Formats: sequence, structure tokens, C-alpha cells
Amino acid sequence: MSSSVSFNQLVYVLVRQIPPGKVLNYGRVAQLLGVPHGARAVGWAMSALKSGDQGVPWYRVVNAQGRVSIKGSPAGAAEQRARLEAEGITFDERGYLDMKQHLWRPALPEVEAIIRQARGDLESPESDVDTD
DNA sequence: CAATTGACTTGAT
DNA sequence: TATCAAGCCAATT
Repeated sequence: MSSSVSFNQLVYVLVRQIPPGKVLNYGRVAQLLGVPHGARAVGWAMSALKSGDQGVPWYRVVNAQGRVSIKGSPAGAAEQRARLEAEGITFDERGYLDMKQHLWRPALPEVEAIIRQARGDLESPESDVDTD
């Protein structure tokens, strides 16, 4: 019991909430999870994703500059850009997308609730949610 | 438990 | 605008 949910799992839960046509940067994800300076950790979590985790729209996470930052895999970066373009996002000649236009701005209370719920669900699937 | 790594970010040059 | 260095975090070894 009490197996605390890994930071990575929370990252996946949040990334799953990003709607099509919208994106989030690593730092933002970390901030929404309560770790303002955990951008690198988020990137680490994304790199840990495997082809089987198709439920996680990893391609909707870009760097703060509005550019894809997959390293060691030019093909991966190309795929990410292709998937985003397929959702209507456009890139300029330098390979940047418009963050002002595509950055996802969720209602913080809602996101916090989802994270809180994720922690609870993954920690104790059977714990009865409440009652009041 | 210490060292290493990496899909990051920001500020300075 | 492009490059460099330092700061910060979690998972791995």
C-alpha cells in the first residue's frame, strides 16, 4: 500500500488532458504538478515513454521556445511536428510554433483536482472516495 | 546513499 | 538571433 505515485505517472496523467491543437511546454507541466523547476524531470518522464504508451499525447509537449526538442532522434522530432501539424498547428521557417496561440491554458482548480484524483486513484484504487 | 543522465529553462555574451 | 553556462528535478545505476 501506500505506494506513492511516481512523478512520471502524474506527468502522463496531465499530458493526457492536453486537448488536440494545443500544446504545453515542459516547464509548464512541471509547474502545474507543483514543481516549478522540474522541467527536466518532465522531459525525463517523456523519454521514459514507450511506443506502447499511445494513450499519452507526448507530441503535445514542446519546449518553452515553441519548438520540438527531441534529442537523438531526428525522426522522432519530425514525427512530433507531423502529428502537431495534423492537428492544425503550423510552424514557421525556423521550426517554431506560435505558443501565444497554441499554449493550453487550463483552469488551475480543475487541473489540481485531476492531479489530486490521480494520486488517489493510482495510490488506492479501491479507497472509497468519500462520502460525506 | 552518491554519481550520472537528460525530449528543460533562463539569463548573459 | 545564436551559443554558453549554471540551476533544478526525478529516475537509474
